[in-house]
Amino acid sequence: MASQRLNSTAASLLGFLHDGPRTGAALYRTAESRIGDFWSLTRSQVYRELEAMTSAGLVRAGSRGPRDARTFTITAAGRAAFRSWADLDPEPETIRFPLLLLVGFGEHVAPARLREHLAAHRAIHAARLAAYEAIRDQAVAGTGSTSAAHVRSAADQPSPERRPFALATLAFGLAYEAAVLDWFADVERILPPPRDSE
Amino acid sequence: MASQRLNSTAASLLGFLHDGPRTGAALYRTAESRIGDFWSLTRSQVYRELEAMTSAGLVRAGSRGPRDARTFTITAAGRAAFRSWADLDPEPETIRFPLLLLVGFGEHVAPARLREHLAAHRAIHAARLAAYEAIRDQAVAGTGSTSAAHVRSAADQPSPERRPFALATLAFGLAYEAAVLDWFADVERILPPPRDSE
DNA sequence: TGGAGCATGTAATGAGTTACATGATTGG
DNA sequence: CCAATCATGTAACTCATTACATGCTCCA
Repeated sequence: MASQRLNSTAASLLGFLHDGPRTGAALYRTAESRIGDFWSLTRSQVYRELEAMTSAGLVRAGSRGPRDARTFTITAAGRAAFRSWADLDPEPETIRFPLLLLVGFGEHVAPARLREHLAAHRAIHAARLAAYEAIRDQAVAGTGSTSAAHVRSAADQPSPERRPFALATLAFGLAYEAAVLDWFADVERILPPPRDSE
Repeated sequence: MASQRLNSTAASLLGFLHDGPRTGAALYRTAESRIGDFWSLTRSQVYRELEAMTSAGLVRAGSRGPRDARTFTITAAGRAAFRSWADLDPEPETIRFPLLLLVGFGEHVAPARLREHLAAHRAIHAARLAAYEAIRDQAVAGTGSTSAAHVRSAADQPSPERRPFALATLAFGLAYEAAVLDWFADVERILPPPRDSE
């Protein structure tokens, strides 16, 4: 009955519940800020997984509070389930990049429009890179709590215990965004240059 | 009735159908080889979308052949739908990277196991980078049809018309895999080194 | 004190995956 | 011509997103 392989979303919720009981909404907020950059999820998923894990005995639900809110607490079975999830080989990553589709079908797309799309997305990625750099710079500067725009709030600062792992995931964001920006430069070189009349 | 925003999977099928009528299985094969690296899909999705697009008048289904196979042909409405999809701002990409979850929850994962997972995935990405490099090298060498392992079959060579776009998407794969490999090196530096007893 | 805005949770729909059924092909 | 294998399509299920309902909170 116990273990059919936990999905990664559920496992993540269990991961957060190691830090103490939380309500669904709180878990959603935490997930967004701590893993949202490489694991998308929605509020509905959180509640669905909590419900399922309650039935499975991995978490225990408290009684209803203010807005029908319940706090969920991880059980011993929940900790065990998390551990066996962490022991399995992680699935390969999936990337779904609509802009690349557009480039791949470039022959059927108006060249000017394609360039507009590319420019817009380059700007987005430049901003994300800058945001990650700001977080990194703040992290290396110590706990100087000057909270700039796009920088995670002080409440989300990793504990000393967690810091190297948070830095490691941040490093991925930095490497990824830098690579994407390089790619935009590649594309400029590869694609046929605009013809005069456009 | 006509246009509620086409999803990207459906749009891609329309994209392929620009090259002529195709059967569901053929579309699936083409999709895997031409966009599979940045847009995952399954056979079931292909058939579902074709069914829906038939109802919507974007494609026309031929009569049943050999194994109940039907060929689908793009209609004028289908071309129009593809064009308006291509005109909309593409959605931001989504990445779901289970290995990063594991790193993010590193505090709760056995250090030795975490390193094993990292090593296994580094090998996968090294292989993917090598495969992309092989494709690139073959592409720049002209149509020399020495088909090595991991290299796309000659049937999938882009037409001259399509070549710059195929190179641009390939460039993404190269940039991405290189960045991931860099990141593995970062992680080595960031994470606490193994303690003697492990 | 009442109502505008927001936080929390739920329901309905859409997309994606896995597992299966059925019909061709091919080699002995 | 039969059996093993593979290609094609479908059905059942899981996961993900969007749109909604309801109830707090806080300020005019």
